[in-house]
Amino acid sequence: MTESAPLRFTFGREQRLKQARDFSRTRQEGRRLVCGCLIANWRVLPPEATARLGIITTKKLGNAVVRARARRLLREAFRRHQHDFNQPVDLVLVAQRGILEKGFATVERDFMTALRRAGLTKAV
RNA sequence: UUGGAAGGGUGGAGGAUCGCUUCCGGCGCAAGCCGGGGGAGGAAAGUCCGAACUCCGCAGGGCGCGAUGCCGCGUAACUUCCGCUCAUGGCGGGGGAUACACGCGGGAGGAGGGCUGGAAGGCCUUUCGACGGACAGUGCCACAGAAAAUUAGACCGCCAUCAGCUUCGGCCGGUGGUAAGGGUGAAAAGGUGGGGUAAGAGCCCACCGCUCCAAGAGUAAUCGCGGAGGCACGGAAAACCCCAUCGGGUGCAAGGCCAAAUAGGAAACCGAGGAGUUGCCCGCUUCGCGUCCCCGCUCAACGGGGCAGGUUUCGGGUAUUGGCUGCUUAGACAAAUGAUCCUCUCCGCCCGCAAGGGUGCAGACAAAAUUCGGCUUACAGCCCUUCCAAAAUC
RNA sequence: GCGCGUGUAGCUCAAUUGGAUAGAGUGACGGCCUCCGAAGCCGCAGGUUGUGGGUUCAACUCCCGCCACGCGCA
Repeated sequence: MTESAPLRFTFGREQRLKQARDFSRTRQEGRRLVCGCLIANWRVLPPEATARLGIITTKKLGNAVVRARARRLLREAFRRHQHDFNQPVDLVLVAQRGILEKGFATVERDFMTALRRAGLTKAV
């Protein structure tokens, strides 16, 4: 991707955390923040790296349908705002029970609040 | 018409933008980009059954283990043929095979209700229905009760007789007969009525029930006109068990292929036997053995110990073992099928006489993980069928 | 995905071959004791035996279906 091309809001495989060690490293070495319906763990990467996202939905949250919905909402929030980061990070989001009855707008607001408080957003 | 219960069906439609996944075509050295197509369910769920498929095993026999148990019909993936389609393992149709998974129907049987009858019983209806065997054997039936399962059982009672007492009404005791009555119990060893008798008793008779034979009906389970027998056979096998039939184990984390790496630890056993074979035994198959080292003795045999080897168990390992395949016209492996918005209808609630307006995430349950069939459980709203209740009308 | 196992008082466990009031410890509550508390002693309550059916005269126990929880696998 060059600088002149228009911004694209994709979410390919290289943007996902897959290995268990990546999750563990991010949660142990990175920083942590609780905000509304989610818990954010992040670890700063070198500037040339691509940001990656991992989502944890535990069995405490509910059945498979509920967990899948929480996962998709959080992923969509990341996808929409992946270019608002001021530096690349590995980000692990843990869904909390509060997400179940919320719509996308509320989840998105919580996500942005968390990013601002973490100091990861670009100046708008 | 309204409400409730049970069963069955259905489980929104169209579009825009941004994404995910997979296949096909094109472009590109490549990363990738462009165009087109496919992308959750009736239960995908629980993992409760059965089957396909997989690998291991399979001369055979005995013991054991598990499942199933009335009758008839039917059904899958699978296989085969034909047609359609640019093409495919696709779609449509026909034939064949398997299921002691299951579905439908029928029949014994149990329970409730109604009718009839003096009663026993009979008939109708609703519902349940894991439904071989209780003379093959072993055991169980608590408490209560005199007696609880095989010559059943005399507590009260009834009857006879003997002795005693008597206020002549009877009373008490012994012996014997008696299962009609009382009482206990879930159950008391056919029932009701009559005869009979000292009192009673299928002791005898009628009806009912039961057992056996049996015309006839039905594919069959089974029903049974009619006849015979005084009656033999309590319950429970969802106690052990017996009989019949079926079942080898294993489960896609099965299994196969490729590449990389040296991490490959510990314990026990094996010395002529080990391993495999369904849990065990026989037997069988296969690999091996008649000595590699040390000690006890000079050697051998025998005994003890050990190296290599083999087997088993434990441990480590998902933060190094990884990838492909199995695998699919949905086909993942931190696990796709989404987000935002518009329009239309469905339905609920609120406002309104009405037209209409507002509001609610199309609003329930619940998301594939080798495939297929079934069972069970969950389910908003709407539609259909049956039943029940209430109101209104005839 | 596949295969196993367990549910009894608040907690930890019993209950014989099916037999009647489901028992024990601990905890809770009340009382005694003490100036007060602890310990001790006495008393009392607490159970749809996870749940729904079935078999049986009778079910914690036997059988079947659900629910919840836990364990194992390469």
